[in-house]
Amino acid sequence: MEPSSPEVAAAPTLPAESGLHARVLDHLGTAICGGELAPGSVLNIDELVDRYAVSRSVVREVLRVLASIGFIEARRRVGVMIRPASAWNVFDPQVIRWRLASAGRMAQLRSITELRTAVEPHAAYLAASRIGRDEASDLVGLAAKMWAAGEAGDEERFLHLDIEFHRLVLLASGNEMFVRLQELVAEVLTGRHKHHLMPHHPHEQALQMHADVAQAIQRRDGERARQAMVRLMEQAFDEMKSLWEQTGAPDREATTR
Amino acid sequence: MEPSSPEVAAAPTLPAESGLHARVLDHLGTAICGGELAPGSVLNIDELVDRYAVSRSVVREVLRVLASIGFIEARRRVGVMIRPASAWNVFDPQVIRWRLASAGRMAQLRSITELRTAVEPHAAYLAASRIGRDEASDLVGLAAKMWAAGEAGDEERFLHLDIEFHRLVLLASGNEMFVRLQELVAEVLTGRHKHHLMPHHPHEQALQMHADVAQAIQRRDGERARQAMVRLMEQAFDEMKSLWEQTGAPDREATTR
DNA sequence: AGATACAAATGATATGATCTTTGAGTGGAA
DNA sequence: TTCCACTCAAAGATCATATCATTTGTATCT
Repeated sequence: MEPSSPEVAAAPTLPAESGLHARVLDHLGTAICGGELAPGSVLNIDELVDRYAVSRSVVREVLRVLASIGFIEARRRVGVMIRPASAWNVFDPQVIRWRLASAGRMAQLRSITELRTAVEPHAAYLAASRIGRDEASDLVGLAAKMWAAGEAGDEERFLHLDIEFHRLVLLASGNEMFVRLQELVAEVLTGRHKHHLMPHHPHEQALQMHADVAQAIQRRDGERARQAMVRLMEQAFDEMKSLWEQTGAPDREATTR
Repeated sequence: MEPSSPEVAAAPTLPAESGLHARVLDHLGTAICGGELAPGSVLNIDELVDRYAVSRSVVREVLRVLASIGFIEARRRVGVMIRPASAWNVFDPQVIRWRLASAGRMAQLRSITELRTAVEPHAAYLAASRIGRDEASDLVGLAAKMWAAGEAGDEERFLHLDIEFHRLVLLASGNEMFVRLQELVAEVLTGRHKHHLMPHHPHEQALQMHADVAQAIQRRDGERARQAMVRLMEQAFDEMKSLWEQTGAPDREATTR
């Protein structure tokens, strides 16, 4: 069973969001994430009904969803108030997508990368004691394929294998919350790729580290798996550091307290 | 400015959920988390309108929210299908609350504790380089107050100080996503307290470790801060381990793939 | 048997009315 | 003047009903 061929065709973005609800939601979410709707400013329902030329049903449903992710707060006699970024559910995949598409893209990439740095080593550690035999074999196989793709200079394939590798580690951690971070990792890796932050021939070290992680997990050596993953993260972090340094380091993000 | 007196009165749970929307949402969310509505089963809007004796608007808005957190999927000509736990946004605070109130409470506590184990050490590391002078002082002060409360055997106060301590570390990490985990940590600590998992006189070690973390952060020694926090997490993890071992270890949770 | 067309079920959207809450103004009393 | 109680209207919350659009099961036709 090839664990790398069919699954890698994941959904990158859902471009043609059909349905009025999705369209309005996406538009408003983007506007809020992009800062076009500043925190504190107020809207009202009828205004939105006019602006988007949809019914109140649609607008209200959208507002409920936005409220549930902390973007807005509706108050009678006042209207719909935009809430500050500190109130957002920054773990909501939709929010992540919007932020990655907005001006705060770099800040978002940075946050997620730091999160990865924290989580993935522990995930590797846990995976070492929880992974199944077949999964472990797949993992080692993936590392091998990554090596091959790296040698061949096939960036596209390398990216997909990389995503799949980290997905499998998080999955094998047996922690539902870690698993859910897989999509964030995929976004970061893809973003890194799009910004040409990966050397055309991946560092030999990185290839070796992936292999180390896989092997340590298969041998059920959690401590070694963690350390290998730490090294991997350190390298990934360094590679990305140049990104947000060149884009004007947003060292203090939404500390709007 | 006392960082521990006014803030500690956070919202534990919002019991009297006013408004039809909140009531129906809470009821359905609880039912899904509790497994009373099994994955795969289908509802339809009119049925819910009858069951809850509310209007379609209310039901539809609730369903949109549930869909946005991955609980359901609405399909024409079919109805509203309950999705498996693997699709849930397990980072949504509302989901956490529902799960902590359901039969999956232990599994949820376990997941969050593992997440803490991964994140907090790195948060401490980052905090060491990003914390402000005043915050650092507050942190050291908190550790001192924890020591006092531990000595005095004032469990209640100790809990609040503990929550505040970890909140401050996460806040000082400068990572918006880490900050958002603060509420989860608070839930875990409170849960641990409610289940009498904390020794009446907190371990001397734990007190010392909190002090170590605070001091290392203040001295901007990230590596030492991380290591101290790792030890803290290890101890916390051990204390909780007995909990989910006695409750029938749910080692494999929703691996409904 | 297989393709095609029809029809029913169900969510999606639209519309208008009514209820409820709450901010702001208004007036009187201390 | 200052402050409290009262009133009113604005805006969301809820309700009720109707129509549209899509999906899918079924019957019909070849």
